[in-house]
Amino acid sequence: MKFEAITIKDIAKALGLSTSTVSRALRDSYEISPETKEKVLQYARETNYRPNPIALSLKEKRSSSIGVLVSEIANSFFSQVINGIESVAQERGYNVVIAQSKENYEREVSALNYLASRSVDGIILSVSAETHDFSAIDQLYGKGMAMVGFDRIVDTLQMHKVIVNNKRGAYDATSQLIKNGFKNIACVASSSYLSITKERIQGYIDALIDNNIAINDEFIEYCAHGGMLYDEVETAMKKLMKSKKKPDAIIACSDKITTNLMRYCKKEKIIIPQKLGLIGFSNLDLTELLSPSLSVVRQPAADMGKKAAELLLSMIESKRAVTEFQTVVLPAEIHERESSIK
Amino acid sequence: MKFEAITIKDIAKALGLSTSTVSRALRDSYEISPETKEKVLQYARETNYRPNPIALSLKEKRSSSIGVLVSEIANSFFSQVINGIESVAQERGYNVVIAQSKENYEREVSALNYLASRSVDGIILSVSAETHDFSAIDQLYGKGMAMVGFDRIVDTLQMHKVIVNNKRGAYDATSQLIKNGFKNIACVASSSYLSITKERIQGYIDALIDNNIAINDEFIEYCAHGGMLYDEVETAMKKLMKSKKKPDAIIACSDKITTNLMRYCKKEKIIIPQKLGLIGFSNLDLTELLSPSLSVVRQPAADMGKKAAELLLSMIESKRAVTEFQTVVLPAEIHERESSIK
DNA sequence: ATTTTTTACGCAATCGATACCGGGAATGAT
DNA sequence: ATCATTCCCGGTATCGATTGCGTAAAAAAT
Repeated sequence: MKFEAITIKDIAKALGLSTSTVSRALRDSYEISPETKEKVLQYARETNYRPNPIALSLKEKRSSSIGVLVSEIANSFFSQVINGIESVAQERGYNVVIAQSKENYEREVSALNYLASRSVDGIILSVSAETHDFSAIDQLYGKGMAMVGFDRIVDTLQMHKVIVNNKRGAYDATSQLIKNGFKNIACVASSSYLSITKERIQGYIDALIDNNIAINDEFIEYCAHGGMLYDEVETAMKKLMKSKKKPDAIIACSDKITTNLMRYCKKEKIIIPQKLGLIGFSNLDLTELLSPSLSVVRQPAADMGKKAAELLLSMIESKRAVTEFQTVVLPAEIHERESSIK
Repeated sequence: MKFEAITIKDIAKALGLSTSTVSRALRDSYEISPETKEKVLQYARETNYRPNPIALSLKEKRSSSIGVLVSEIANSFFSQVINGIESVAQERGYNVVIAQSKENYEREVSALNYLASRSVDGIILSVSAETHDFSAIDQLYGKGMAMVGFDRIVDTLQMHKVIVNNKRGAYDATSQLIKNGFKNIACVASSSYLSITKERIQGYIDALIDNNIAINDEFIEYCAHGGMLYDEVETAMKKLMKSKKKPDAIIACSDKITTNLMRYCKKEKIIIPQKLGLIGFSNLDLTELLSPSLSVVRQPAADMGKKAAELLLSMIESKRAVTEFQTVVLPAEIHERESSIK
C-alpha cells in the first residue's frame, strides 16, 4: 500500500507551467510574476502540497535528521535528554533518529554505522559502559560526521561536549554524607572506562581527602555494565559488605546502580539509612516517593539535550569546518532526602 | 561540513565500468560475469561502499522508516513500548522516528503531519488524552498511510490494534481491593475520551457489580491531561476526599496518575494503605521500592511494541491493500504489593 | 523605429541508484 | 561461411526538487 503525495510535477501539469517555474514560485523567486506565484501558491495550498524531503535530501546532500545514540531509552536520564534534543530538533525542522547500545560495544558500533548509513547529518552520543576502543567513533568523526558528546564523553576526541560537573556533584554528595555523620563511605561506580566514572570517583576522593578521611581502595567498586544487570550490583555490594571495615554509606554513581542497590538492600533487609546511608546519581522523578526517599545528584537532563542539539545543529549548519570546540558544563543538583540522613 | 560517501559512480569510474554494471554486480545479477562481479564486490568492500538510502527511498518510494507517536517519551510505559518497536524495526532494516504529543491535540496533529511529510512508511500511534477529533488521523489513514494503534486506540478506525485487556486488568485490580477489605473504592481515570479510560472504568464497574457494591458516580474522576499535571490529580483527589462517603481505596488508571496520586497522599499525609488503599496502572520498574511498595496493573509494554511493529511492517510490506484487521489483546499483569493490602 | 534592457519562463543537468532496452562480441548451429 | 543465440555490458529514463543558462516577449531607452 502506497502513500501518494502530490508533487511539483502535478502542480506544473495542472497549471500548464514548467516544474522550474513552480519550484521558483514556491520559493518566492523574484523571477516569477506575482500572478503566477499566486496561482501556484493557491493550488499548492488547496492540494496540501508538501515538498518531498527525500528528494530534497538527495539534492542537498543533507537529510535534516540527527541521530542520537544512548545506552538505553528506558532510562529516565536518557529519555529526558532525548526529550530536550527532540524539542530543539523539531523546532529547527530536524527529526531525531534514536539508537541504543544497551551498554554493549558491538551494538554501539553497529548502531553508529547504522546511523551513518541512514545518512543523518550529525550524531549526539553518550558512549556505552563497555566501550574503551573509540576508533569507530573516531573514524566516523574523522570522515566529517558532525558529532556532539554528552554525559559519557570521550576525552581524547576533539568535539563539542555537554556534561554536568560530575566531580563537583560527587564531591558535594560525599561531603553531605560526611556532614551527616557517615564515616565509612564506599563508592559504587559504573564502568571504569567511562569519563563520568573517573570524574565522579575523583569528586568522591577529593571530598574524603578534604575531610581527612583515609582513602580505602576496597571501598571503590565498578560495574562493567553500568548497573544494567542486577547481578553486578549485588556482586559489588557483597564484596563491600564483606570488607574488613564495612561501609556505613554508599554513593552510587548511576541511575541503574542506585535503584539496583536499593533492591539489594531491600532483599538483604539492610535498612537505609540506619544501616547504610545512600545517595545516588539519578534522574528518576519520583525519588521522593521511594522508601526511604532517596537523596540524589540530579542532572539537568533536558537542558543537556537542548544544549547538545543546539551545538550539533550549529555545527551542521556552519559553512566552514568547526575548529573550536566547547565543553559545556552544567551544574548538577543535589537533593537531600531521607536516605542520606542518619 | 559534509560527510562524503562513496557512490556507485565512483566505483564505476575507478573500474572503468558503467553505473548500471556496477549496480547489477552489487545485486548479483546473472547478467554480469563472475570476474566483473568479483572486481566490483572487492572494490566495494575495500572502499566500504554503502548504498545511499536516500537515493533508494526516492526511487523505491519508501523510506524504510516508521514513525511512532506517543504522548510522552519520558514515561516508562511508552519508552518500553518504543524499545520493543525499535528492536523489531532495527532487525528488519527500518529506523524509527519518534514524535510526542505531550497529551496535546494540536501537537498531535502537527506531529502526525510532520511524520507524514518526512515520508515514513507507516505510523504506530497512541492518541493523546485531549484528542476526540480523529479526522486528522482518519485523513492520513484514508490516504493510504499504514497505521497501527496501541494502548489508546480509536474505536471508529479500522486498523490493526494492540492493547492489553484493560477491562480485565481493572476488574482484577478492583476485585483485589475488595477482597482485601476495601469497601469504598474510587477510580481516578485519564481523559474520558480515551479507549483505555472507558475500558478500565468498565472493568472497575463490573467488579463492583459482581461484588454487590453500589456504583457511586461521585467516585469516578477524570484527568483531562492524563495525569500529566499534578494539579489535575490533586483536584480530583480533593473532590473525592470531600465527597459524602469518603473513599477508602483508589484505583488509578495511568502511570502519571498513580505517581501523582502518591505525591498528593504524601503531601497530605494520607497513609497508604491504612487510610487509603491504592492500586494503579503503571509500568515503572521500581514500584516495589516505593513507600509503600505499589500494587500495580502492568502492561507488557515491550511485547506490545514488538507486536505493533510486526503488524505495521507486515502491512507496509504486503503487496495488496490490507482489508482484514486484527486487534491483538495481551493480558495485563497484576502485581499485588503493600499499597492495596489493608 | 530600432536597440537595449528587463521580465518571466522553459530546458536540461544534477543528486544516487535502478531497470528497461538495445547492441556488440563470442559462441554455437547449420 | 553465414545466421542465430547467448553472454555482458552500456545508454538512458526515472524518482522529486533545485538551479544555471538560454530566450522569447514585453517594456524601456535612444
